[in-house]
Amino acid sequence: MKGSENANFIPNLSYDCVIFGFNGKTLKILILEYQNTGFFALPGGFIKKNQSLKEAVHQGVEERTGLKNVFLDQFQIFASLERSDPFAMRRILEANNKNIEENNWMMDRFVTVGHYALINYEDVDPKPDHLSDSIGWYAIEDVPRLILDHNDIVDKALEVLRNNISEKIIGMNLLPQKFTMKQLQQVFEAILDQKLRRTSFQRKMLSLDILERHEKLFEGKAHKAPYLYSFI
Amino acid sequence: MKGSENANFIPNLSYDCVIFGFNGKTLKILILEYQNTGFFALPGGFIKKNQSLKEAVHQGVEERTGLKNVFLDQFQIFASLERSDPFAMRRILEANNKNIEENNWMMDRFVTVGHYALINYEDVDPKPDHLSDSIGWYAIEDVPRLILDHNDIVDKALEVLRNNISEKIIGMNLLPQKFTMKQLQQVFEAILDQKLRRTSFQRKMLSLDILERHEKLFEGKAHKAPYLYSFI
DNA sequence: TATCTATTGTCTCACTTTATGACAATAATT
DNA sequence: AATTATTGTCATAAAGTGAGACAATAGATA
Repeated sequence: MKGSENANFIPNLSYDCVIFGFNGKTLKILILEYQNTGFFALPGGFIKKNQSLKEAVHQGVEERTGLKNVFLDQFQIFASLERSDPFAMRRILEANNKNIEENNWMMDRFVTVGHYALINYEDVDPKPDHLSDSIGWYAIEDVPRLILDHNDIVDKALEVLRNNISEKIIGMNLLPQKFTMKQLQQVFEAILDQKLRRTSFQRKMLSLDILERHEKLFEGKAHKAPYLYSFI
Repeated sequence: MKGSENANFIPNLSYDCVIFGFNGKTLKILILEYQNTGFFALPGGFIKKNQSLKEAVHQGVEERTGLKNVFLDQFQIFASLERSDPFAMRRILEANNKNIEENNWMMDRFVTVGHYALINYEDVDPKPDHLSDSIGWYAIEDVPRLILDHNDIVDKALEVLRNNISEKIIGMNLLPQKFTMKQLQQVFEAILDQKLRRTSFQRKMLSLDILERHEKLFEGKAHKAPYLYSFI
């Protein structure tokens, strides 16, 4: 194997993933920190030569979250020349005592495919990968400075999600299987970052014929119990 | 240089472009035919190592159409394993008397970035590239069988364009700089493949505050002359 | 010059959708 | 039994859309 390439992966191509989670109040994303560098980054990875992009991303998400069959949308390619930064990559490798020569290919220019995933915050016990020592949830308004153009990727993911929210709600996994109308509204409000009217929202959702009504949820609160719904 | 790579290009990565044009009646796309093969394909190409994806695609479109600064939207990556077909590529190279060994890298697996462009049909004198002997406009309902997954790319481009039409109209270059309300409606009808009501369409467009009204256009026809508009 | 033709810009009315507020129903607490 | 907070649904107003009507008009016709 030459030092400038890795036989297993498609060279110069990577994926990065903005994993959105929801805790009932705010929208958060998963961010990892590389060991001993102070570098924060999106979870990402490379595509094996005998693997489709979709398989690669699902595998990467599963390794970090344990979740299979997550909703994933491949929303944009980031392919400018300026986005590559061999010095950052070198520092990450050095901090992990990796052989620079052997991993030289990682300091090449990379074109990355931006994805976002929508998952249920509660289902996840995030796991760092072999280069990073921590992975955690950050509210979207508290995302730290990330390496390379990862902040741009987050911004764009959020923009695309906001534009397509009505089309994506069915496939999204931000809520448990059964949820109340209020929870659904809170997801919308968190994503769109604006308050919505309760009555209009409820009428709209019910008119779309995408919800199935189940039993009531008795929360032990001193008020009328809401129905539970699931997507049809 | 090894036979399995080309020093100038990012390996395994290509772009393909669905170039939409409008002739006043139907929506057409540009398709090229490879010499002596009967193979039809979308215009596409590779990305140089010192070039951004955007630059590469703009350059490719300019070479085929002569148009600079065209509206381009990068809408999806096609990265399945099945999409690659070394036999088709080999046949194209052979038919052009290209050295197979030297161009071996072209028969690798490729991940391609699907783009669509919107251009003014009238401005263009399409030019074939060095591997193809003809390039021409095909109405979207008459697109022939294309190589690889290029028919899928066309279908997806059209789907994305239809979904985003209201957001993209301002940037689109399907019309001349100044145009009548009727021409604008015809573009919408061609893209959406459905008739629209004249009065509702006009009212809607005027209410969007995206149009500037100019002088009238006297077409020499025996009826009231329409105003010309441009996007603000 | 007067009339005719085809198309345009705008208005009207009916219908549908959305915004906003009102209100009764109800699960648990007091 | 009265109170509290929230829910599901209705009532009314406001905004948007569909479908047609009609006057205005550039050029053709006579």
